Amino acid sequence: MVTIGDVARAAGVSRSTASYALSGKRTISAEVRQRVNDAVVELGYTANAGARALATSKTMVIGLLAQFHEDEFAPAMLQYMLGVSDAARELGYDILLVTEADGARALGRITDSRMVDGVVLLNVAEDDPRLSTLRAAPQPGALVGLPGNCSGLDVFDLDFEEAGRTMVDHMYRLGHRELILVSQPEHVVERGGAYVWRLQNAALEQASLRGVRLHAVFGDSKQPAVGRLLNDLLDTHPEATGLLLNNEAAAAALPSVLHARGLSAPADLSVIGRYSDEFARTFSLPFSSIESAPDRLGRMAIRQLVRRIESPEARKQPHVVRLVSPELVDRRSTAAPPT
Amino acid sequence: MVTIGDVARAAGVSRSTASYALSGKRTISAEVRQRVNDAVVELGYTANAGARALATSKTMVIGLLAQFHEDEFAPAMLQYMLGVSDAARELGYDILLVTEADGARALGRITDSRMVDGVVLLNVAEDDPRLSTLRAAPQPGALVGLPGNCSGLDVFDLDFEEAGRTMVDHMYRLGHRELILVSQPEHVVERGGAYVWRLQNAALEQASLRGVRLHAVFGDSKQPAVGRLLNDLLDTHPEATGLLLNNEAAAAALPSVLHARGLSAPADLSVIGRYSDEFARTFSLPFSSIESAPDRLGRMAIRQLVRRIESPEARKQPHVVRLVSPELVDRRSTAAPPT
DNA sequence: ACTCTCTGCCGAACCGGTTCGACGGCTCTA
DNA sequence: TAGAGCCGTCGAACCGGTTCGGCAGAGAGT
Repeated sequence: MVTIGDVARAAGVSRSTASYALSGKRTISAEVRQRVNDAVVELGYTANAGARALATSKTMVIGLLAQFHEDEFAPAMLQYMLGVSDAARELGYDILLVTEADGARALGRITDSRMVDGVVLLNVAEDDPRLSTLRAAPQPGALVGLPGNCSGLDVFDLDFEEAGRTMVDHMYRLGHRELILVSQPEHVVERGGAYVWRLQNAALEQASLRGVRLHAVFGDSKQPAVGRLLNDLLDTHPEATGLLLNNEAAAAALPSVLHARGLSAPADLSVIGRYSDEFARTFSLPFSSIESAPDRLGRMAIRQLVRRIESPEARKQPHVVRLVSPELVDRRSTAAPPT
Repeated sequence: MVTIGDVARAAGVSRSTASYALSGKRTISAEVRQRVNDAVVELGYTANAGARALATSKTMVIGLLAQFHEDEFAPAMLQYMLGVSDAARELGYDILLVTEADGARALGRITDSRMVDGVVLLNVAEDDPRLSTLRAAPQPGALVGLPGNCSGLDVFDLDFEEAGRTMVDHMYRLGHRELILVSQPEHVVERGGAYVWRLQNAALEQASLRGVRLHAVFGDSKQPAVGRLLNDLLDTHPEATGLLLNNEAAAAALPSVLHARGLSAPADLSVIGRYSDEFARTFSLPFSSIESAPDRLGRMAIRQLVRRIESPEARKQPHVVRLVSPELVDRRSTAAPPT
């Protein structure tokens, strides 16, 4: 292994001079700087990450805690992961991926051992067991997903309540008066997936405010079951003219259900979902949707995290809870209800 | 930060004794060991990963290089990542996730700086630019995906040639004499996705051997296009009685296509795919398939990698290329062709 | 010519672990 | 009772960087 000592010797300077020449933290003559750089190239030197971490107390690594649950739609999680990973790399950080079932313990492990400079938690639940570990950790953290108690944490999430209201209002303005909302499975809610009931409750409230009938149900997360459910719902509520989907699996299943029933959107039924544009492209979903923007949330979380990591004064600033306003991507699947 | 010096002081011993008490690498009296352990608990000591890495030259981290391409079906990749991650954790290793577009450079970065003890490459192409970097690196590596030149590398992959033959033979034995094979998009092949033509060529060869007509086409990786393609194919080849899918998006799209045409498998058409059981469950695919076993491949790659990392003699052993035999998961979507 | 300042480099300490060699004290044996 | 051997512990060196304080020499000012 080639060390900075080898570089220094080759350049005929001391180790400290070589270090300063490379970091630029002190003035070094152009000539020496050149000799050091030449030696680096010639010897193929790269600084040892462990040694640097020890000396500087910075690892340039960010922990990414992903939680996978049987009853959630895994592909959606992937987009958050990629968003975080790409954003981190742009700022010079690598990603330590942790997928253990026991997230709290894993979090303690990587923070206590100083493997990471900071941490991003994905899929944060209402009462997430990882949060107490995070609060006790010396490194800053950022959440993607809104927990019940945000104190001392930077939180980023879609504003699901506004999303619920937006969905209802959008349909209401078009003239719809009876709607169906398909949420994620009830298991997700029971486990603390608060975003599900946040959207649902806000939608129900807004509906009653507007005098709209809203049938809210929990859908399955797997294909045959959720397809059957959609069929049942359309049978049970023939008067409903609009469908709201807060459930990726339902959105993916809907095209074939509509096709089978000889229906098309928006002529026979107006449809609006809540998923990412990337998701829509992968499955070619033709439905207008509230953009869930996983890459944007991941990027925001990383930016804030890196700010806290790198600036001592930023560490002491008040924590932020940013709920991004839902944006409606119009794919022309909503219109006035059929007369 | 609490160091091993703090622990030693609290236990009334020297730093080295504390270290030996914790590692067990030398005999330490039960009493002292107890005092050290008590101090660890009381002070909440965890060894600093950077310092340990510096001293031992081991990081207990494995690099995972994932490549995402626009025209591939991302959800499939996720399963490989999780397989690798879970297997690594079971053996005590953490995962450094690298998703950069320039995989070769990223690989050089993490190996040169000694951030990782070894590396797993996913989605390896026929002539993968990362391989030369890997061969030059001091750490061992393992591939998931079979490149053109395996010399000096441990390689794990599904035996796609045998998979192609198995698909054809399975259909042949049931009495089918005209089949359609839908592969991944041609872009994937052009980029070096050798598994696509490995399966396809083997299938074509086996078909001609058996006297079976096989129409092989490249399919799209997105939903509407691939759905249309499937429809076109069924129109163009009305005599075909069996469908072979080496394309996840096609498999996901097929149920609604069949439904729309009023067909069902296996009564009207026998169908066999190539994807993982996990994928089948997520999308509730009712088709028999060649199990692509991403978790098993990931686990094998990690096991071999860790063996090389931890045992000096294993480093010098000849490299292995393991192509796992395809296993057919029977979901009753194949039968004798309709008469 | 003398001091003062500034530039550019060096030596040494430090980060927090691990590991090697040595050493004191004890038991066992001759 | 002396010598050998073992057990348990300690001190010091080392891993490969970074950083602080100091110092030599050149140039400027009076």
